[in-house]
Amino acid sequence: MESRLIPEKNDLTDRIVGRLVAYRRLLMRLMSQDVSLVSSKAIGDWLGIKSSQVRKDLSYLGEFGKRGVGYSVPRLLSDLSGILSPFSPWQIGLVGLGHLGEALLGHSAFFGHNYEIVAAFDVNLSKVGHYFSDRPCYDLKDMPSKIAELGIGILMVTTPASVAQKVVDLGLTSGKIIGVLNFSTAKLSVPDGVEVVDVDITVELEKLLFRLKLQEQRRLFDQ
Amino acid sequence: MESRLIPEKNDLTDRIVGRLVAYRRLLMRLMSQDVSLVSSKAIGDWLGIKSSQVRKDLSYLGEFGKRGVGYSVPRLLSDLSGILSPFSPWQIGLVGLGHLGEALLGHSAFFGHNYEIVAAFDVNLSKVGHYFSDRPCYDLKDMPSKIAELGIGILMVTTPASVAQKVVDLGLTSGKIIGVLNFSTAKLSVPDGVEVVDVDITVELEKLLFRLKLQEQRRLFDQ
DNA sequence: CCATGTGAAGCCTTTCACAGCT
DNA sequence: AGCTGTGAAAGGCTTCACATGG
Repeated sequence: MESRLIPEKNDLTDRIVGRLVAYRRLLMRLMSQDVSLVSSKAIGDWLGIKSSQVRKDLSYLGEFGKRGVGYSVPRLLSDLSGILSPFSPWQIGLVGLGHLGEALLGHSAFFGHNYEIVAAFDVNLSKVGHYFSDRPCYDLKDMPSKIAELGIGILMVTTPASVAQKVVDLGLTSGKIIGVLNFSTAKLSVPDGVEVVDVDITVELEKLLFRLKLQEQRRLFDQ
Repeated sequence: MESRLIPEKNDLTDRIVGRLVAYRRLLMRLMSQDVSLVSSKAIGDWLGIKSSQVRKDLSYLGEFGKRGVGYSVPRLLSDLSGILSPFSPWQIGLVGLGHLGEALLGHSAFFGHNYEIVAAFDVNLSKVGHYFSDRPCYDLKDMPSKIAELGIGILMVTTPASVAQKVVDLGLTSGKIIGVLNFSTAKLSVPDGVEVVDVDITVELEKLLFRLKLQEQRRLFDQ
């Protein structure tokens, strides 16, 4: 859990970080099963990637393995956590308390880690003032002041696409927002220094459907 | 809407398909605003990518643009739809009616397109027999027979990771499942010929958090 | 003998730059 | 003159293969 500097270069790409998160998740499971040693091959097999990929990824962080032996599970876990954990916990605000918003509030990953959803915002006054999965819902109008009050630095946007830019602009007026996790299909524009990550469920589904269409076509015509 | 063959080669990668879906979404909006002509530059600016990327992507589908002019919105939209739409509609079954499952049932994208969630499955008997966003919830036990009965070919898995593999295995016994959209953090193993796409919300959040950590570090030490 | 760490190779994706059509 | 379509260059990512050390 000790938080340390990110080693050497800033050359840890999004892609690599995504895998590091998966490694950490696996290591936590192995840890709880009292496995103390693991090889890059074993990690790769669990996650469906090549062992060389695992070794390359881990080598960016330093030399954590023992040749001929493998990696110490507790050691590697604590090193990964050090890299991935923030310097101090993040407070997250969720904007748009529809079905998806409620689902994310109920998601166990967003309770009490190094990041936490601390409040929700909505325009629907029947929701304002009530609690959802133990988090208060405030009026969207009060968002800028509540962001400052609660130390929120990140917004999760689960509004319809048509209002996503508007709520983000409102949040940005607080001057405290540095990151946005965007679940809407809108392409957000934000000032330099604010990071946006898009999570587009329907695009993922359509990629799957297209792969299935290709399969079907192959079955019908090729071979 | 006319469904046609995927042109030339199967070299449309997941990545390209993801962008094609975004282009189609933008074109639908332009269409509704009676815009009839669009350039690769305009598309790129809307979506935050380079015009050369847009042209390269579209060139895989054929020569749809007019040099010196741009692309016809209705023409390009219908061509993209032809590529992306399935030969016949897909029926989707949702497994695991927790918060996320309910959110996805409520998601407008999963009503009445070329793909549609037609039923949900859960072990919780207080949900079985009831309707959620107009879709029936059946007992998980009955999943294999309902899959056959309803023509389901795709599963959306929104169960806890600990049971995800089990419910997929159960679904596969029907012999009808060819694709899985996996929202759990479990790594699923499936037979050849079954496609899996993982959607991992917490990994996306952690990628954002890591980018923010790097920024913070840069602010503190560099420059 | 086993598994890591890593330069180099191979593969894939994006961007450039310009010929070609309107 | 404007914008597409596209080889070629540049840039990234993954895999190989082997030297290195336990």
